[in-house]
Amino acid sequence: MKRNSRLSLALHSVAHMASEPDRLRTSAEIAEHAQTNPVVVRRVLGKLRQAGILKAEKGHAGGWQLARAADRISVADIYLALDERLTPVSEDAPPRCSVEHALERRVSLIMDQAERDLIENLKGLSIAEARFPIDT
Amino acid sequence: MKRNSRLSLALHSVAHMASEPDRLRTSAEIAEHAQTNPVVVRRVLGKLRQAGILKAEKGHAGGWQLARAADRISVADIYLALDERLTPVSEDAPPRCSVEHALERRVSLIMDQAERDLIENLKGLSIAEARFPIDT
DNA sequence: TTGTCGAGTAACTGATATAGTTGCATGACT
DNA sequence: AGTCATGCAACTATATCAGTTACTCGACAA
Repeated sequence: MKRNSRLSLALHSVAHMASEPDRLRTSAEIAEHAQTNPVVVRRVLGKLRQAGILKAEKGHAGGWQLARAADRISVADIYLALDERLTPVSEDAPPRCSVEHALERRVSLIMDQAERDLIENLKGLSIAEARFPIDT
Repeated sequence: MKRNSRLSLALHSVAHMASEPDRLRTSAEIAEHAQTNPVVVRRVLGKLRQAGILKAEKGHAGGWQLARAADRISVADIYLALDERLTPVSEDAPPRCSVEHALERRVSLIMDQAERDLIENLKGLSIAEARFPIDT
């Protein structure tokens, strides 16, 4: 796999679930399809479960499933559930140098705003819509 | 240091140079101020030199300096010079799975647009302006 | 009630990225 | 010639992350 593979794996898995919402999928199935490992799948999808996006059933006929309708799950939900920020988290280090502090503060504000804008855009894309071929 | 420290180091160094454009600074000075290593400084500032943002003079009274006026250097110039993309570079992997491909393509388009918007915003912030206290 | 199956999770391994470090060549100035 | 600074290659240390192994817990079925 590569960097940002968690988002890819999450999107891929959820997109498939959206196409057949009633079907339960095991982490082994998903892992085989995504060419990765069942434990990796459970780690990533576990985040989505904690966020209330997916349900997981243990036991004999267990597996993974969407926790709500596909058109009520946005890509932003998934992005946020993984908790991977693009911009570096602001440190609470003491501002040793005022020159450094002033500039970095400004740049951080711009980057934070960019990420908020990104999330707003991702909110407008549900995983139900996203299954259709590209139209832009 | 931490992740994204290269951008921090670059911004910090350039901000100081902008406050005294005629003064040459050695990588040892800069490293001491930034609490890092001279070689690390030369690696990062070397990218800015290649991008035409900084000049480096070897020898006795050598050191680093802005290559042009501070108000003609934007944070976007520095950001781009470091060549560190937020969004993962699109792989030319064969689209094994159409479901995966459709969704990831859409998300990639949104993310790429977000980064372009970010760069546009950073273009509007010169390192000369950025030295002043925060006003937003 | 026992066996099977699947999620949940901890612990480890291997690969990769990056900061830090050492050492040396090159170039400029005294 | 000597000194000082950049340029750069090579190495080390560390952190992150995917992959893997090995379990526990819970649900269902024979």
